[in-house]
Amino acid sequence: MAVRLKDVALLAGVSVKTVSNVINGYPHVSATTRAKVEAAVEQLDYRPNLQARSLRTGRTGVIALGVPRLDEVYFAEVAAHVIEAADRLGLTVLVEQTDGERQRELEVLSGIRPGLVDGVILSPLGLLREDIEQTARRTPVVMLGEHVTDSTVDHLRIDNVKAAARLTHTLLAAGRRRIAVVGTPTERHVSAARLRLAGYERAHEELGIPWHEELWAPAANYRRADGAAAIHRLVEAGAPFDAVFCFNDLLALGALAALRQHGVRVPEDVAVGGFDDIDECAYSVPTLTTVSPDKVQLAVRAVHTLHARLSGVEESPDPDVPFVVVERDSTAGDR
Amino acid sequence: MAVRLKDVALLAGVSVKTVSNVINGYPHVSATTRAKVEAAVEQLDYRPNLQARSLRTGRTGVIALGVPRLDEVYFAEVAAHVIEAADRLGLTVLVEQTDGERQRELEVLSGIRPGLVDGVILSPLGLLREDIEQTARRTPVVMLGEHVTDSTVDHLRIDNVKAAARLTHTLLAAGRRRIAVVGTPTERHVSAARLRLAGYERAHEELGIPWHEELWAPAANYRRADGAAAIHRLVEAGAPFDAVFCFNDLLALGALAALRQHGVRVPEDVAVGGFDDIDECAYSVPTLTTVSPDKVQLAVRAVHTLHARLSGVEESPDPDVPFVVVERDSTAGDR
DNA sequence: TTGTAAGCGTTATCAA
DNA sequence: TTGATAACGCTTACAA
Repeated sequence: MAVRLKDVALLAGVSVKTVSNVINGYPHVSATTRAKVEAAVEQLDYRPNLQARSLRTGRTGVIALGVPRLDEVYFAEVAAHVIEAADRLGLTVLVEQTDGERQRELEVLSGIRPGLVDGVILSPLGLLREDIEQTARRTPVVMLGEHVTDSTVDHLRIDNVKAAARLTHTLLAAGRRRIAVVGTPTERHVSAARLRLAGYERAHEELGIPWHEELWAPAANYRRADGAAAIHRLVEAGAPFDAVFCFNDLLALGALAALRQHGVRVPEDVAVGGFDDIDECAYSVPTLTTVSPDKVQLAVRAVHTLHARLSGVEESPDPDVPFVVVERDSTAGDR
Repeated sequence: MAVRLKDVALLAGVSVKTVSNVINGYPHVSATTRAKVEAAVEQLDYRPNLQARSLRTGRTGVIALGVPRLDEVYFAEVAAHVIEAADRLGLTVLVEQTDGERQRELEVLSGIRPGLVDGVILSPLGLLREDIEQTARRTPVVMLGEHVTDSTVDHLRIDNVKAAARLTHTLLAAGRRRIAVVGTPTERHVSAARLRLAGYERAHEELGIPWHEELWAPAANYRRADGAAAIHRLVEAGAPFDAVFCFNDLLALGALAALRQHGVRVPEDVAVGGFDDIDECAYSVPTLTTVSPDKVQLAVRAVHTLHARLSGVEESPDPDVPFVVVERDSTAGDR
């Protein structure tokens, strides 16, 4: 029922090979033959069967993107850019949600649909160091976000220590001296959380300012509700604080809501900073100061790096993606 | 290099067909043979080549999801649920972004990668009625969101007229009498916008309350910035209003920000309502009253409907997906 | 420049 | 219950 290469060849009065040549832009085809074939393709509305093609070539033109969840805005924004960049290179993107679980991340790495995917872009959360070394051999992989540095796998990320230190300095420069930390556990092997905490500590050390263990407010996850819960616990615990450093924007936005409920003014009483610069930061009350990674560059470079690998390029990319700290109302004014 | 069916057969000392039978759960296989084959599969870590399989069967287990953009939160939330539901049925989801453009929506319908996708779930914005009739023949399609009702294509949506009327009634019941409308153009053939406007008008008619042309504030698109811009224009035009009915939550959140800039209090001076119930509505200042469609049901039913079609079921689903109006602070208190 | 024919890894037909 | 063998639609040596 579907039109096949053979049908086109029959109509054009040439062999399948010739049709194939025309379709694949093989240069040594006479103009007249080409015209005949193209007419036949047009007339029959022929579309190559990609299954057959990739069975033959071993390439599919499909890449997988693995993120924790798409409804965490940051990942949706990154995914949007990845899909767009892939599209420009003629690649199609298959999206997998891992929930940040190690097992599911491993599945993405080893290819949910083996052979269906030429390569993988993964934003890992639960993966262990040894996992990465072991699995990433089969299909080319580009990791997004933080990562053990001695690995040979391509990865892209902002310098989290530096970014966290920069954000912390912003708070310290405004006279804040008791900066609470709302973040996810820092024990994981592959962990932006750990590095953000390190940056927080480094900034304090650089100015010789002490930080306080009791201002660590762990969050179970990276969502608004977790940020709000962390603040509630902190307020109830009674330790005073004049700023909150959050490991991402959703936590920070949840923190803003919780602080408001407790009658705490932001930024007058407490300043708040986050990470990711999701769209909402410019519209929250107050607007949110945050570390803004260049998401477009992150996505575009990830796709291009993968594409290069697929084309046999052996060169590893510079992992650094630029960022800036965008200062908004949540950190305005000195203490 | 890759392990093939043949290799397994060789090791197990049986034919390829037998291995294939075991893998596909064909019942008439002796226990001993099955065991032998399974051992060989295990030993070689055999994974079927899906390219070859789908070349043979004509099915890929991949479905496409077409949405305007993933960084519009509502679509990211729906996509998250679609991917999850598909996953449970063993389907993988390929995400396409259309930007709401007719041409790109057509491409999704006709299959970006023909043959790679068994079916399509599409949330159309720019599509015309005739497009739908013509293109949806090739691969099974489920449409998400509003849609011409006389079409034969499966579709799922909330009753937009009813939902809009319900939201408008909420505003009218609170004593609001000059309700501005922030929305996208209503001329499109496939248009939730038109129906939402119709619901707005119907609610007024039901109570014999007039509405005012000058309170129509068109937005170019469905984003925060568009909602803010619409409010700015409205305020500058000088026509008084005591409520804003927005075609989606992002517009409403943008409106909240703009109203705040103009020193207008919400809900005391102006009440605000939206559509979609994205996560942020529960955290904005004030929290946002909105039409909350059952997104999980929408996604799950879309996937199941498509799955049924792929299995040859001819039955069309009930297009209605339930919704509720969630009343929050942005409409609290009487005028 | 074009054609012939083999083969990618799987499933399906049929016979044993 | 199992096994040869022929497709599925395409690309690619190699030959013409």
